[in-house]
Amino acid sequence: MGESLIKICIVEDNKYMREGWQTILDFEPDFCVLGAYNSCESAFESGEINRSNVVLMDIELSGMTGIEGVRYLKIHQPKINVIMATVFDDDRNIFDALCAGAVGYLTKKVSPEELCHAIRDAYRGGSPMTPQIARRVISSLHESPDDETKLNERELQILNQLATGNSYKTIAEEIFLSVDGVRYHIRNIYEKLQVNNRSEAVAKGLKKRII
Amino acid sequence: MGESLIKICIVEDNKYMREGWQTILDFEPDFCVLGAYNSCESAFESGEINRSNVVLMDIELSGMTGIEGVRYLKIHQPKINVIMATVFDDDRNIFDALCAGAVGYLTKKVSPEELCHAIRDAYRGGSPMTPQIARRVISSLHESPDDETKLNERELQILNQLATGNSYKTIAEEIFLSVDGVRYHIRNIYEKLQVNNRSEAVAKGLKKRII
DNA sequence: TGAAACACTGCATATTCATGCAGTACTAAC
DNA sequence: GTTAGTACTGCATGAATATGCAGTGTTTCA
Repeated sequence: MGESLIKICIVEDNKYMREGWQTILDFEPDFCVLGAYNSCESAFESGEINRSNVVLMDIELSGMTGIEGVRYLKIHQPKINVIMATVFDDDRNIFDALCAGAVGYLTKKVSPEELCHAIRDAYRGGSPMTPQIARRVISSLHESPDDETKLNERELQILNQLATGNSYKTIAEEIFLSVDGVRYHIRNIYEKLQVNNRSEAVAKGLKKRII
Repeated sequence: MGESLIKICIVEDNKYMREGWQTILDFEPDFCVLGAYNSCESAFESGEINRSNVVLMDIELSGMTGIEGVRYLKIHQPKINVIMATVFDDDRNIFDALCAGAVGYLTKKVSPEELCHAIRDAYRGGSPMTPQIARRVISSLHESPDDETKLNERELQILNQLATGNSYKTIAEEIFLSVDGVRYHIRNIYEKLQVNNRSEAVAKGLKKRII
């Protein structure tokens, strides 16, 4: 593993960027650029991409976008480490790309050194990204003590039961309460969560990560 | 901002580790260790912690655990950047800590240089963590093409409507279909998701990240 | 040309849910 | 010692949901 070449493919529609990257990467002794393509379609057609260890993928491509491309690759060649490269660093793009299967996310202003480091990092099982992007990803995990959505123990317990699909009757049996007792708490849950039915409550609970 | 000191607190129950860190950090010209405590309780009592920019928190503490500590801090002093330091690097701990509000996660085998770098990184809005931990976090975001839970466009559309709490009638109006047409798809969704009611379907859809 | 498979529509019925109103028991505060 | 709040129980009713069965029209494959 130590001496093996890292096989790389580049998918980027801007010719100058693409060739610039290729030149930089080819200069590294442990890198081998298998191919550089201007679209996902041409990259997938070539077949070279299937042999690569790391793919550097632009996000804004005509035809199949980079996000669609990474999703496709993730399904067909899950071992390939895709690094997204983009001029955009808005939350939506970052999340869509990472959720679709990218392991890292770089903005295009990275230096050649950072680029090379990121590729090695991705190859070795890391997740290269700028500290700012890392922070955004982490922030998305944080529990939101945002508003006054404070459910107590009993309510959380019941909301969890709601999410499992149990009927009021079953819930009542599970938690040793009357059906009307269950009802009582559910009314309160609905009010606190500002919803008026079961599935909306479950959706909100899951989105707010309180269950 | 450039010349300001980074104010740091350490919460770590192992005396040698705690003093070792303090010595390392005190040696840096841009760091100022406000206090070093052996428990969350003593740290919070002192009040110094409220003035700090970065807190280095052990995860395995007696009394209030590091995770409870970071959750408490996040609520009361949300601007403080907490870095979790631990000998454990299992998924459960990583996630609990990051979800509770930690911005970074280090294992205790970090070098002094890495530690200092991590603190500066956290202070500047980054999220210091080892590449392996970063990858685990990213992997958790990845869509799971795990099993045969393939809902088609229409079904996804309807499942999303279910999650908003709309009634069949409303959904039918929204997507220009008869109520029985909505019913038809919902039956199929239930079968594919192996559930038999609305909220269970919503819960499963959200957990599998397909909506 | 015929059989499936798919995407609906239509209807019937038992179950479950949402919600309003009334009452009890316990605790803490004034 | 009354008042207020919390945690229930109980009941009633209309609305929504789950599910079974019987169609129709279109596309696809043999």
